[in-house]
Amino acid sequence: MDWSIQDIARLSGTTSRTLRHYDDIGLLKPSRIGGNGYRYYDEDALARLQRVLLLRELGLGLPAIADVLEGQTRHADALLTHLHWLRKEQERLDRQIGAVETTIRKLEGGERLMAEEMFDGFDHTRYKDEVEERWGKDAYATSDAWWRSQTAEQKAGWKAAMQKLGEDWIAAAKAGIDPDSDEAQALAQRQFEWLRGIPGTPGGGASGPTKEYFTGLGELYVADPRFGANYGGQAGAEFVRDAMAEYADRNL
Amino acid sequence: MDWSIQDIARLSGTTSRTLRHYDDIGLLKPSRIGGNGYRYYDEDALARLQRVLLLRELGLGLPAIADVLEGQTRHADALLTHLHWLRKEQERLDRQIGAVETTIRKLEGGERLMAEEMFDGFDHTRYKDEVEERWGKDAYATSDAWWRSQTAEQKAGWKAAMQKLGEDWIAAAKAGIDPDSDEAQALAQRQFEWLRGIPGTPGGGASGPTKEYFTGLGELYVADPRFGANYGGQAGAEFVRDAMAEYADRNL
DNA sequence: CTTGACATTGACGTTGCGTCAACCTCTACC
DNA sequence: GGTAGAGGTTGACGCAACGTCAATGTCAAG
Repeated sequence: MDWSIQDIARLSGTTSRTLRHYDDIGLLKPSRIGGNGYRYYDEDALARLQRVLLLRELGLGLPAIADVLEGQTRHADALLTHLHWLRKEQERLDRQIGAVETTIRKLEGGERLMAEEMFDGFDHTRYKDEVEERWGKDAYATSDAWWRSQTAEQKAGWKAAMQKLGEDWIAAAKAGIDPDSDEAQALAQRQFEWLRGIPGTPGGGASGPTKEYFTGLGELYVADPRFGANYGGQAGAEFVRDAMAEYADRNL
Repeated sequence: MDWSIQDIARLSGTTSRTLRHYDDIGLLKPSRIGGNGYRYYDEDALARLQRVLLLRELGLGLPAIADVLEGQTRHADALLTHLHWLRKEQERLDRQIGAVETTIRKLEGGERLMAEEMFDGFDHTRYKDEVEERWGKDAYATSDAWWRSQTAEQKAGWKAAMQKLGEDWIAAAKAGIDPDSDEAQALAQRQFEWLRGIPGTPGGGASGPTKEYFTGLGELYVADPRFGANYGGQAGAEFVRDAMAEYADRNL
């Protein structure tokens, strides 16, 4: 007693294309192949298909299903592994939903997209979490509010200053000069002044950055490759860190 | 002032491959192409890339991002649509996680996979929800318990009876006989007896199915294509339904 | 001139089938 | 025996968003 491919498809609620696919990848072979090339399936094949479909509904991939059916993996193990997957996916979705909701609220409030407040190709809002973690939520909120209060012209000015400073850092790093040298220390001085221009942060305000903040920022450049990218790679970031540390030692 | 593809990749935290892909699909064109074929990007391109990456982090697809950037869709609209997507995905994951957890518990409890309790290539547990919705949770639970208590031999017997009955129904439907005819009514009688053999359901037990249950089952065959598939397609299911309704009218 | 870093254009692989396309085969009816 | 019509077969492309070779040209530095 056997059935054609369509019979099986209808019985199981799937399609003949799927069955031919399972045949192609060796997941479910027909029990018999007619002289005309037709595929025929018996009860055993049907039973196997049922198990495949059940595991598929649970979200397992076809290779994982094959492993289970071949007895190379126990059902419970495969499902536990899969469960971790699902939970991680769910967390990711949670976070993404939160981010999308926040963005929508901002748009509705008339705020411009954070991305437009780009800072020399370097969106300072991208590092919101790190900034908050290191310097507190107030620091980020104040800094963000200040930044948004600036005119486009002012922003352009900051941007240009930051960019020029970055280029000079990179040039200095490539030139292989010493972090203790006058040139490097002059750059650190400019970095210090630049930071002082941003009020509301631990580094902003008339008194300028504290020693701790300034050296910490240098460490950050090295620790985070995204920051380091702005300073000519790892070696460049290390050069910047050393120069900043030396400056802090001498002057703060 | 422009940058090479690697510069941009590092600044934005993505890869050159991605940038070339965005060029290929027209999402982000370089601002300039050198005589050597090299891609160069300026500040405007960088700004556009920032927006692309932000929307991508929120999970939007590249075509959707393109629509937003071309001004064909408002940010808020695109994000709201996307939010629905995300919520639906989350619900799906919730259900799947529940199903996987349940299955694992059953496996740990030593119960066999429901799929193995196959019913003529027709897993009666697949329709748990529908059954519960129509006939109550007790009905499903009792029926399920009864079914699991049967020996493999008994199950095979039921299976064969069900299969034979199904084949005869299909043959009758194809033969184009009348639902009121004696042959059709004899089949309905067999269906009635077969149902009576399953205690604990609204249709099982000495007294047999009620009129309501019996006609309702016929409707179910037509309404749900998965049931209908067992009876030779839509037309076949309608024939079965009519014959069952006539039987119920006459005898219940 | 050589070397190494960086650039280019293909083109395949990934996941699970849907969807043609071109071409047999079986069953039923006239 | 001819002709539909339903159903079967084997390719092969398409999808999402790039990762990953492969083969080859280009640029800056020693």
